[in-house]
Amino acid sequence: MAVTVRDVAARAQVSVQTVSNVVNGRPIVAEATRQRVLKALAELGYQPNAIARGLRSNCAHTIGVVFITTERRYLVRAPYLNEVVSGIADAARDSEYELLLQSVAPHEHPSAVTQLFRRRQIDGVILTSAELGEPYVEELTANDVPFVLIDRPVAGERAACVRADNRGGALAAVRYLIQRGHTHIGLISGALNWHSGVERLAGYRQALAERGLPEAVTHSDWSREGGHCALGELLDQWPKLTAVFVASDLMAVGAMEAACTRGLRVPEDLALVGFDDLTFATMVRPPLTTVRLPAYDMGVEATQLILGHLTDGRFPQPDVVLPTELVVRESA
Amino acid sequence: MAVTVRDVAARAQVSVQTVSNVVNGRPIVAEATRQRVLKALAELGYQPNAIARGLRSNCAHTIGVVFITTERRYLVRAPYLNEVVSGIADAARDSEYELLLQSVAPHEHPSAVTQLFRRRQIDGVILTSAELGEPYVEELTANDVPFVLIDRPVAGERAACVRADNRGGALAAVRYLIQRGHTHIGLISGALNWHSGVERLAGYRQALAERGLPEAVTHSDWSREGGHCALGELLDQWPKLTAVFVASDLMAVGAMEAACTRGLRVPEDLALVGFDDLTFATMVRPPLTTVRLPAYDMGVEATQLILGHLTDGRFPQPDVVLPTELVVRESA
DNA sequence: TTGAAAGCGGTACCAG
DNA sequence: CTGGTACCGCTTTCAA
Repeated sequence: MAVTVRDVAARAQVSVQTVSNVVNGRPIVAEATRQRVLKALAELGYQPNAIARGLRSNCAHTIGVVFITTERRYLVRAPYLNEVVSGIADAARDSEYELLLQSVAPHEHPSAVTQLFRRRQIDGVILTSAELGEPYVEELTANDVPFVLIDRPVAGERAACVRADNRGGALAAVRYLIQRGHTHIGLISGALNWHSGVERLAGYRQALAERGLPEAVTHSDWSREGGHCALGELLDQWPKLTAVFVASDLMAVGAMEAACTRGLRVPEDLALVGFDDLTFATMVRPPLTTVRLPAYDMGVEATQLILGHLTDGRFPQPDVVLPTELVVRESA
Repeated sequence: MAVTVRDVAARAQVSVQTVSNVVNGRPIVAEATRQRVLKALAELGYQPNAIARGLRSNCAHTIGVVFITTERRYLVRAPYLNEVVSGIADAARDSEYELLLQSVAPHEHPSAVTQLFRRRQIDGVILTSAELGEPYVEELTANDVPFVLIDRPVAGERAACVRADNRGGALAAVRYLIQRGHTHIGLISGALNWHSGVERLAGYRQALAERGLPEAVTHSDWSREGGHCALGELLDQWPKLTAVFVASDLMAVGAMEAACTRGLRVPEDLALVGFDDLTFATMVRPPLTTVRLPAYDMGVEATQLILGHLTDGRFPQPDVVLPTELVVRESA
């Protein structure tokens, strides 16, 4: 049986209350008493029971990390999420908080996340992959659950957002292509029910508008296969394109493969720029010129935000935008 | 305030005990009573508080998922783990159990995991990345915590292991190279404090021994950079090598890059076979011939094992070995 | 079959 | 500053 406050109290000849005060570092204990309790604590190898503590204090020291998806193998299919999760795990590591991992289906029962919150007395939630129009966001707001959204702006006292400068990144990418002399530049866009999809499209448009260049856009689904198909559609419709900005590295790899299939050389016949800068961007040939998404840092930032909120009761900054950066390699 | 059993009991005009029985599906409640309670449950939107339940029943319905590592960005640097975690998340999804994510440093305080277990009343643990000689394993055994080890055999009533047939995979890879006519075959081995490192080395040795071929081994650290350096060392020491079996895809990519730097064509001048079959294996040029590690399935299997143990109180099979498979592409 | 009461292991509150 | 006691929400035990 585990050793409890009562065991410690008996050994140190004090009340359970005093033990609790010592354990929680409340500075209202006389030094002599404190030492006696500390000794008993060590001798018995006391470990506070977080469950019991959570029950009473209504704060279980747990952060929920929620993926919204129906897909199996989701972490494999959305590789940037690995980096986000890695950042969350690292940032939570030295905190008092534990991470509870959960994936829920979009539009499942909108209260699924809130239920999780209630049932496990979760203190705050980090929500990833929230498409626009996701009902969970409203649900969480309505239930007064503090949460941080990755890659989607949000309004509300108890909500914050961590995202990257997607528009700026896209802008830089397309400006770079223009600067390299391209005048017919296509876009393989991600799905537009994602905030980053919308923003990357906006950046592309802005860069073209600055020079009065024509648009050539296909929409795809973020996947490698999607990128492959999309390049075909794009070139069939606009054969004069000499460069394509692709809204994700995974799609860019697909597009690169499609270009190769068509006998096009990258970058000589077709310049390609991706977005994300995942590990494999340096593995493909030619190495992919892409926009670096600070996914790991987004995870770290999201965790610090929610942790800070749990301490201070508020978010100092409701919308954190991390910079992106064009990484020039050889594909454009 | 959340609605409790007492609220439900009051509304349904029964005792809290009866409500508890209904919620937990115990078949000792009269049908009429049950219906009344069910109605009250629905009307009030009752959600059982898992914390309180765990406190009383000493079973918090939580599985700990533990990474042993000091490295930051660990999920990024050990990409196969993403697949394992994805499998764990998917398998746990429809269970009653939640996943608690935690990373601990090797040789930190050996009782870190046990403490986590006690403090959060965790029911079972899935341990990944346990090097050989890891003290956590003993610690968990000594404390009677049920656990599943990924990729490391283990003894004990309350322990099980899920791993892949690393030796068989290596054997198949090297036999394939021999069959293709290679007689001077090198190995870039992973670190030997990993079970899979030892096994892949053993498979390589066995295949060579079958034909009386000479060995040529360098040890590396699983990383891309490590693979790059290792290929250099290998070729400097054994210039006649025409093929190299590389114990991980990440190292294989590094080796492929090193070969390219040396002006060697793959596979004409140097055949390369990897191990893992991660996503990027099909992205490099030439596409990597490799051994498929069923990492996702290992995560699923580990979860089912621990879940089964929590139900039955035992592991039906203490050492689950999943098959590996040679995937022939173009690098060999 | 149902109900009343006693905890699980902490923390909050109040009295001394 | 310290101790006693109620109580968080649920399950378990035992009696009716």
